[in-house]
Amino acid sequence: MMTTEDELGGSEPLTKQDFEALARFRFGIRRYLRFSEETVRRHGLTPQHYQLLLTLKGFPGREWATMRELADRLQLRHHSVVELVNRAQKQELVHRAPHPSDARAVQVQLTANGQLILERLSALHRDELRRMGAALTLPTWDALPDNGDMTAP
Amino acid sequence: MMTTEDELGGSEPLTKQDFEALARFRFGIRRYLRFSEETVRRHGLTPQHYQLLLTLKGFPGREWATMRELADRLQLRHHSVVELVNRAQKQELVHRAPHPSDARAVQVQLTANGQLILERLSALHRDELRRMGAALTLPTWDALPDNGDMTAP
DNA sequence: CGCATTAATATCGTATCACGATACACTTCT
DNA sequence: AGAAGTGTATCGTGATACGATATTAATGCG
Repeated sequence: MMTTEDELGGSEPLTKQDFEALARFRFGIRRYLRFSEETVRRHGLTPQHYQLLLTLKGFPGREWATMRELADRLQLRHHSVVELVNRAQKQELVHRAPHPSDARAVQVQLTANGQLILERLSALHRDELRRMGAALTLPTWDALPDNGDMTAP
Repeated sequence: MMTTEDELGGSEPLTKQDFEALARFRFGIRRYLRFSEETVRRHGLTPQHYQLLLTLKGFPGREWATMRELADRLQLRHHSVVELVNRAQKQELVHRAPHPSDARAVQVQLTANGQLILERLSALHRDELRRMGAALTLPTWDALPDNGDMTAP
């Protein structure tokens, strides 16, 4: 009865450490996104553009996606994705190709230029992620049992 | 020209898996932030407000912060923090208190109401983080494999 | 085949919000 | 007293996602 392992669903009041962990993680995300923004802007891209390119190149199994798929992975309205793709296309980062099996859909693909820039930027991001490591790992309460100890690290 | 790419750290060209890992991680962040936004808005807060409250409650060692400290942890101009705090104060989420040792500074503190809302929201966030687990763990390249192999796909 | 559904496109206006620029008041420190 | 730091105040700007709405075209189901 001690180990309330069934606390999935959220019930236990959070401890000071919980709040600190939550805040620290969020801070990590902020800093990472901040780094990302500054980096990509230095290369002439907006954060949205970079994430678009990355989503294409990093799509499981292939290297292109439809508008709808992009809307899902970018967490945007498919409608906003069109605008984003238009902007990216103007900069020759991506281009549209007809979808082989569904003529309604389009394949959004990387241009050679987009590919090149993405590779550079992604390497920098990979390095930064390595560097940030601890700051971005989520709190260790994944399977955290009850803990009466309050020694701070 | 300007980008003769041999920036430090980055060296190995990224593999398809690297891109997928990078994209997956970013997707995880997006989804988490999306969840966060919808959740806090359902409770009448903006994402910025929630992060402000969380930063206060989760500040290492105490439960308040100065404008300048907030600017650091929120990655904002101290100037923008004032606006944010003003908005939050109008909703009685935070309040200002004189700083004990430095009369120039202020202590931004949680109100009882802000405290209450934050606790609810944070519990939900903790649960979601548990749930997302894998989707938010960063790629396993933490320890760089000493591998000079460059078998091209 | 006909019709509902889905995908993409197109426009227009709206809202949010961080930011730059600037100025001012007050405090602390040297 | 003067310099530097902290907070406050205001105005305008830029970026961009979104809602609402409409259109076109293709798919697929009954």
